[in-house]
Amino acid sequence: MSNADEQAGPAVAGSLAHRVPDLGALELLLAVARLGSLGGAARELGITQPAASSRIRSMERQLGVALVDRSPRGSRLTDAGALVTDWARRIVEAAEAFDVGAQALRVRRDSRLRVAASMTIAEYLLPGWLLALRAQRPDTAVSLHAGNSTVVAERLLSDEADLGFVEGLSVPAGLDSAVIAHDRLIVVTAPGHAWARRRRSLAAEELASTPLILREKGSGTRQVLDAALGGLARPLIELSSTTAVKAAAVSGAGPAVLSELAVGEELAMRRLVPVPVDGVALARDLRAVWPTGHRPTGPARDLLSLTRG
Amino acid sequence: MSNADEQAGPAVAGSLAHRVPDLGALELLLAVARLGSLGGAARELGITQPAASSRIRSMERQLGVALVDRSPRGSRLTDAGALVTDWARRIVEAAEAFDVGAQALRVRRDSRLRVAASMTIAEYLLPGWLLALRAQRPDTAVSLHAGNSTVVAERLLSDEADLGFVEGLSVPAGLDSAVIAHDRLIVVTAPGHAWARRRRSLAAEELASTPLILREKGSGTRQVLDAALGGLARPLIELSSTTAVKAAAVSGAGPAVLSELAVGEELAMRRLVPVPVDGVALARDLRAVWPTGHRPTGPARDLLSLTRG
DNA sequence: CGTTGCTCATAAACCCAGCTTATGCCGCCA
DNA sequence: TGGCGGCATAAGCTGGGTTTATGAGCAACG
Repeated sequence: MSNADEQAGPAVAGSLAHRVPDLGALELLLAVARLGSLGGAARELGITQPAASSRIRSMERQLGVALVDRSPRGSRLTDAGALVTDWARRIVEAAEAFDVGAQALRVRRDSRLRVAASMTIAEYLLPGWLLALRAQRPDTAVSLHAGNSTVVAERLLSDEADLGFVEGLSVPAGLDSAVIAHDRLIVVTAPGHAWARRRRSLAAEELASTPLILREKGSGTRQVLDAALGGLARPLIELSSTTAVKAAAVSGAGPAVLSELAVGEELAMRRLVPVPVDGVALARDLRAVWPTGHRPTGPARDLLSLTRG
Repeated sequence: MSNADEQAGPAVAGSLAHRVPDLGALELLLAVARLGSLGGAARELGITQPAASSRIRSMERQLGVALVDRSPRGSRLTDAGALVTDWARRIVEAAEAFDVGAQALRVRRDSRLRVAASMTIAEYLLPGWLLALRAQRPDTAVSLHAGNSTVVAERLLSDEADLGFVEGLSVPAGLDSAVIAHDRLIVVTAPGHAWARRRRSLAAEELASTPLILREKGSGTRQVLDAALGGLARPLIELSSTTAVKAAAVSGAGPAVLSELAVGEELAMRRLVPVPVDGVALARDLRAVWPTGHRPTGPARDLLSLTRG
């Protein structure tokens, strides 16, 4: 990934943080866009009008682009400002997901809903669910513990969690479950790789005989792949996080096998390209789980209902 | 949108910026994750080791979660730290898109590639393309001008742009084009709306007879919808940006019609739900355009090749 | 078994970005 | 013609993040 970073590195000196306004400034910009007034935005964020004025101005200086048209009776975005605001909104939304996730990680004993989830689900799906939950039940304090299926089962059975999410092939003993979504493993490579230009689907044997960038044995992803190939997957390297696998794949180290969930962004940005595969069962269910008989109620039920569809 | 924001508002006092570490801290965390060392990460970012140490520590204090396990021979992420790092990566990636877009907006006469694009494309697709372009041709300085089809055509024909992108139904006169992607308008509502629970597809007449949240007449989106319905679309309100339409829809003002591109995130987060529609031609092509005969070469060709697929 | 080299932590001094308070100008409307 | 809402400017303060300087833990090696 070091490679990838240097390769995609700054065309201009200074890190991202020096070229991108901070979250406070971006929130302010969104508020200005929404309210049509610097002062109004300032009030909403609990700062004074001169603070807002100066902050927007310094953001314009930093970006080298005029963002708002100021007039004695309000402020409107310029065309460039509208574009910048939309890009800013992406950052703020990612920050909201970060925020709601981080709050759930903080261990608090007053949590009304204790969730245990597998890594992939916690990483990619849970923040969205938690945002939705907060939108309709603002007072539900949620705590989150991430671990593999075994850990999730333990926490549920010892009443340390109210609701769990797992992505394995089977449901741990003692738990009831409901399928909430489907996931699929896909083979990906960097755009430069030979497989990236393939049109014909890859056969199972070909996949099994090629060294791949993989998660370590025992991870949910690896289990599914090994099962699908009959335990034959050949590792090029084994890494202990989805992230590390992605980074290696992006840097061109070789083909990797990853959850569809994990690579959405990379595919959209063309940092990775999918390789079609044939005759390999790479689909898997994502399930909500709870102790047998203890059908979720209250906050757990609320969250569960958000994960459907 | 004010509604939506308040409703989804902070469960804790202070704005996002107070609860989410700033970009510099997140970049630092990613570097620590990648390099396995605070000092190493510090060196990479051009700061000193104590600065990195203190910054990570204050991030941990802010989040109330231990992120890295420090040992005399390096630092590794904790489980929670791995999760936080993944969420952080999302923010940083959004910031990279922001950065590359903002740089392109800055008017510079030394740009080697001048792009003109419709709003929707500039908002949702171009940053990804520009990142990919920068990854493989780091020295290409790009400038971007956003406007509707007419503006794009003007800039190309007056040699103020080298390559254009439009989303209309027809190609402006004097331009050659290539279809680079397909888009589809979809009907969306807030999750609370009656249509959100519909299973049966909506018929064209039903859509035409219901007041909708729409872009203003003349926008690409509106043109496609009007054409598909035979000019019959009934506005509930008309707004001048995709963003405003989304905001209104999210806040529950009514059903909206928007590009698939524009609502991906909202659908994933369940802030909006799609309404199935039948017998209405809401698909449209996204095209790259250039002056007739002047087939793109050099940087323009590089960019064009990235947009395929 | 000390030396060297990597790691991280702590302390003190500094600097600047962003905040507030105070004030002024401009345009609209009663 | 006041009054009100909007934005800009100026001066002073504060705190977070930075640097430099130093110390301490663990590992490998002669």
